[in-house]
Amino acid sequence: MKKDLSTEEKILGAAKKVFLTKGMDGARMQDIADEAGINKALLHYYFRSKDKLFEQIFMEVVAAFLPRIITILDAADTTLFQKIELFCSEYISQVIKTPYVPIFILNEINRQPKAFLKKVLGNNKPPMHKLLIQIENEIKDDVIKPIQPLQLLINTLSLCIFPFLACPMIQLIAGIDNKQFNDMMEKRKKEVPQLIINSIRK
Amino acid sequence: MKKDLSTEEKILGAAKKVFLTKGMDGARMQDIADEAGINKALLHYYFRSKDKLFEQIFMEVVAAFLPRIITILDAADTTLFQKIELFCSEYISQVIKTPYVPIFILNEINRQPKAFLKKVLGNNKPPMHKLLIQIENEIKDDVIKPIQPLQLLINTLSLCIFPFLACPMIQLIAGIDNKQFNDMMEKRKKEVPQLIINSIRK
DNA sequence: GTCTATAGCGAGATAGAC
DNA sequence: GTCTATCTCGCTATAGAC
Repeated sequence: MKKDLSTEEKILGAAKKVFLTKGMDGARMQDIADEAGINKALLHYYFRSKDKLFEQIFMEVVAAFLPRIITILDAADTTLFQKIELFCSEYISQVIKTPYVPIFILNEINRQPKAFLKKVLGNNKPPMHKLLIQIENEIKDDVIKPIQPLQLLINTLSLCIFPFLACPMIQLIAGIDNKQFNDMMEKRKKEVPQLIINSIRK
Repeated sequence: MKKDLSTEEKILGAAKKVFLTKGMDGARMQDIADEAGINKALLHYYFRSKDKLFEQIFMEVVAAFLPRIITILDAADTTLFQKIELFCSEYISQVIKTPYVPIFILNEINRQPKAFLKKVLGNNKPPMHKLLIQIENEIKDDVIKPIQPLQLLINTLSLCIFPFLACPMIQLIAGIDNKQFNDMMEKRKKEVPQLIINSIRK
């Protein structure tokens, strides 16, 4: 498998898989080497240390994830309702493909809140600021019912993200398998925006 | 601090604090010994191994948490609307006091889905089964709008649990501190049931 | 019961042959 | 670049004095 990939690519692929499922603390360099079909020494040859390797994987994962979301939510030319629909649909599609990403990022934020801040944001301002302003404006303009902008944002994120975080628990409670779970999430692409929009529509 | 507690109690308190914040993999026995104000050897004297100590803490945490929730949701003599209101209020109150519990339990489920099953459920049937039946019945009886029972359950859990999981992220986005976060969650005790109930009320 | 000292082992990291 | 062998260190766990 993956015999046509370069060693570096094999390592990155293996490291991503192991770090995503086991986290920084739970992952072993040996696990990654086994997954890549090479030995531990090569990992250090390419990436010097476990920390550096993790850092690279983490930045890759975040870079492939957050921008798409922030772009949707901070866009200047879409209405609030459009944003909610777009976000739910895009986010759920994305995470069905890479289900471990949310809990991976969440745990890293909890492990190192300040380091996370620096790594991900750099010198940029906190994300989603524009969105919160837009919500305030749409309330002022009587487009939607009054609601704390932050509460609306949290509701939307909750309904999209939490099911993936709790996936094993949900499968347990409902007695369903992975495919059935994904089918259910597909339905939520429509149902979540409906629920949210109905709650704020005038 | 805690000088009047028995050594065993000091260890359990320290272990709970360390395991909750760092997880099984991230916690060091030395961290726990320091937190308890004793040395590592005593930990093994009282609890034999790290695994055994973790197991005990985990079962304590789960035992203090799940039963309250399952009792509310599986009760025979309350209406669906009452259950939703009760659950949101109780759950949020509880977690404001012990904010690390949700992510702790979530990670443990992910680490060992099958072991978790055995540990927590034993020979009992999956929880919340009665609740799902009740939802089906209230739909048949035209009390609420048609909805997949599982989706309704997930919506409720999402809106209550996710904000705590994402607490550091939310504080970051909104630029608020811990107290402001808790105040916001207090408001959600009323707002979440309203949102949910409005979405299913005939 | 509580401590110090240390055994034993696993994991990250390096040396050096090929 | 890739491997085997090994070093080193930190962590769990134990031995043994008090």
